[in-house]
Amino acid sequence: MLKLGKLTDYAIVVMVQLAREGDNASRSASYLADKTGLPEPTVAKVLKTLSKEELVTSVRGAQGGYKLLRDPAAVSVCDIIEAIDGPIAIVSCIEGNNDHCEAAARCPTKGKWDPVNRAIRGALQDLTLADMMGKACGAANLRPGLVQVTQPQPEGAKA
Amino acid sequence: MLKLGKLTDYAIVVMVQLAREGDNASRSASYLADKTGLPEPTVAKVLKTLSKEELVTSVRGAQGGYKLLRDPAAVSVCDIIEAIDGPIAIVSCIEGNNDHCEAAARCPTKGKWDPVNRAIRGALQDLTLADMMGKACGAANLRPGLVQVTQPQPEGAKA
DNA sequence: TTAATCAGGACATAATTGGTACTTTTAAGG
DNA sequence: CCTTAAAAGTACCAATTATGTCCTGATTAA
Repeated sequence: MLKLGKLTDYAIVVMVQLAREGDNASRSASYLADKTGLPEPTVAKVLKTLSKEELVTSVRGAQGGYKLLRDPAAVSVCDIIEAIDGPIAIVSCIEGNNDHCEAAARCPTKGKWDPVNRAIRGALQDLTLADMMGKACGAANLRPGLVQVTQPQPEGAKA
Repeated sequence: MLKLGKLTDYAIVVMVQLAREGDNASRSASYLADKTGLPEPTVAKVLKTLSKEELVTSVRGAQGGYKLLRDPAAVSVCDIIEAIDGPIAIVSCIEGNNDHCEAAARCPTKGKWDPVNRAIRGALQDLTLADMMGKACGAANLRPGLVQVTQPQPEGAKA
């Protein structure tokens, strides 16, 4: 239903958590997993992608971890989505991509989608990580919006 | 990705075709399949859904078929997408839907998505079937945007 | 040197979607 | 009437894709 994947949602939650940490010290994947209540391997996977896309930096070795590369106000939700989910385009034939569409020349909807795609990207670009942080929400432990946490891990995770 | 399913793309193509027929006579699913180059069973399926969602009417029996229920200018792409794909919401927790999210009370992104969803819907609502018909595009035979068609049929569909 | 931690990729599984087929109902035409 | 065209409804299988896990190697602090 025109919705983004879970991993993308996770990525946003993880980024928010990272932003909340405030300082620019490295946080390990397992720490973030614990803090967010998300499964560790998944968080690790997401972080790997985010670092590849240069939204976070990684520090290897003991005491290493991840930290934000940019200011939360300078990271748009669009950036995060595109990092995980790939480019935003509700149909396959987009501006840069018209080549592979054999019917492009006669396509009745050709070019009609571009403004829509742009509008969507625009809306997503206007929303920054800082916006998503929700200063108003002081809760210590974060929960993803999408996931229904049933959390089968026996841990004394945060709280 | 964040893209809509093939069926949704098909639905739009079929609707465009229906709009192009001009008169308000019924067209059978197989006619429309032929005209668009899409597989018949799929077109039939899509039309069934569209009629259930009251975007087209159906006439049963011999000589029956489907026709548009509203003027092309009064049908938004949003309507079609929502008919096939369900409600537009890039994350599961949306305004009306917050109940099922157990973590809603502490969700750090709660309420932050609504403006985005609205922006997306808005963009999609602004685009009507009439816009998609592409008066500018005088090509006689239509091709779906997504599908790679391999089948050239000669017909004088008007423009 | 050892332990922590990221990197990268392979893989199994699950979920969703897409496509097909079959049966029933309805209406037109002979 | 009876036959035929066409939609409605339902159920099902297949294919693709997304998700989540694991393993092995590289890197660095203590």
